Amino acid sequence: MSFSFGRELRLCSAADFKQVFDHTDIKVSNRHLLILARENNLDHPRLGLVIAKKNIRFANGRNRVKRHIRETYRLNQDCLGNLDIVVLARRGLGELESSEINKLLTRQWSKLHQKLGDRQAKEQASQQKQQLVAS
RNA sequence: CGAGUUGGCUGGGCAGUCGCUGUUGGUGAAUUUUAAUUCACUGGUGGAGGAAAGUCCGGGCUCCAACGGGUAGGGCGCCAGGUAACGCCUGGGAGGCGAAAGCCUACGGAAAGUGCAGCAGAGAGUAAACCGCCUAAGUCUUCAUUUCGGUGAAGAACGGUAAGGGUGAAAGGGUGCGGUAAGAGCGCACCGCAUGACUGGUAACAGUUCAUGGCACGGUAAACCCCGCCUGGAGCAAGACCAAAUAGGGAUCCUAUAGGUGUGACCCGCACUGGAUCCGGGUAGGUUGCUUGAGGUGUCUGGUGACAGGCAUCCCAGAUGAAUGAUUGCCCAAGCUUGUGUAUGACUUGUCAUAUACCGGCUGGACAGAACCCGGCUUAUAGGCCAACUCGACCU
Repeated sequence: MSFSFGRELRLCSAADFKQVFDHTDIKVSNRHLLILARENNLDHPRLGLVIAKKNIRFANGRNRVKRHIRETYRLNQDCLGNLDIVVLARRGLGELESSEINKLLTRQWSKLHQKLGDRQAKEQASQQKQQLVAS
């Protein structure tokens, strides 16, 4: 169990972001935010944030939202396998109370975890099928 | 104690747990050349603001060959001082507001020129007769009178008049007396105004001062304009460097002292250079700039003050897909509230209203986030604290 949040757990270049946008495997969406994710070749998840000035006007609010996303990500990272994740803020997220944001995010992370589990199960099933066919 | 004015300070605190980031020490590992670099673990120690914001001014710094001259454009505008500089600040003057403390002012020139002014009103810029007042002098008519020259009265036109009414934001000094046909700075006195002297003040400017002038010169310059002063442009995505990749091209056309580029206001000057079009290739990433500075704190000296100088002492964020956080508990400020007590007022004489104290419960932090750095301005801001001053009430 790890709660650290170092540089290797973030998306740090435009190329990484582009990978996620172009080949999205999993999508989790909500009225206030949108999460895109894609499996990577590492043994840990990576997080990137897209908080547009258009959607949250003041720098103060943007910082607040980013901190909450990072914090909840940090606490839930063990559930997230080896995904590259990009979180996009939508309009209205800045108006929510801090506790509401936290609740919302925890829910979204668990949803993402579920979808990842489904996907992996599916893959395993198909692999088994292939093996069966091959044998 | 209440009402107010001005200036300044503060912008929740403590502890635990889990994190982010700068720096520094230790241990281990890897690479190579002593040592350095990178990574991991671990200990210490820093880590948003008064506005970090708006990007409205002024600087530093960097580049544009150097920033040279001129024009245009832009900015500023009472005086003196402060400052690296400013459109900022301080002190003073003038005008306006307030009972006062105090506050506000885009505050040069309208006697160089041009322009502009709705409605109302007769007239709005070398003033103007709508109502009103007057009809003296000169003219005409009628009547009376006559010594036949005139004289008197009434009326009329021509005309005079800015005192009164009316219009308007504004009608070309005000009040009084004289004067007059009625009036009028027409004359005089006082007040105001203008010009010149004198006095005070560095100056803006001021004056129970003197002289002169009957008074001219309406407003508007955040309208053009004139006068004085200031001003080259772009910005840290400035700029410099490292490693790596690609290229050191191809085709067509034009040309010989002009053209182009620098040059992003224009001209001159200067510097560099064959040029134009199309095709192809190509700018991913990292380091630096990057925080020691017109610096902070304390104290002394000079100055009314802004501020300046001396001495001592301190080092106080440097992120870059962008750190400075999350959560739990307690405390403090504040708000709401059940209950209890006290005081005052009202009356339906035990209820209601207001103020205040205590115990408990609940809620619970304003505006807002560095991005090269400073000095200002402007705007946002829950509250809390301090000082000085003004006015009012009460007590001594």
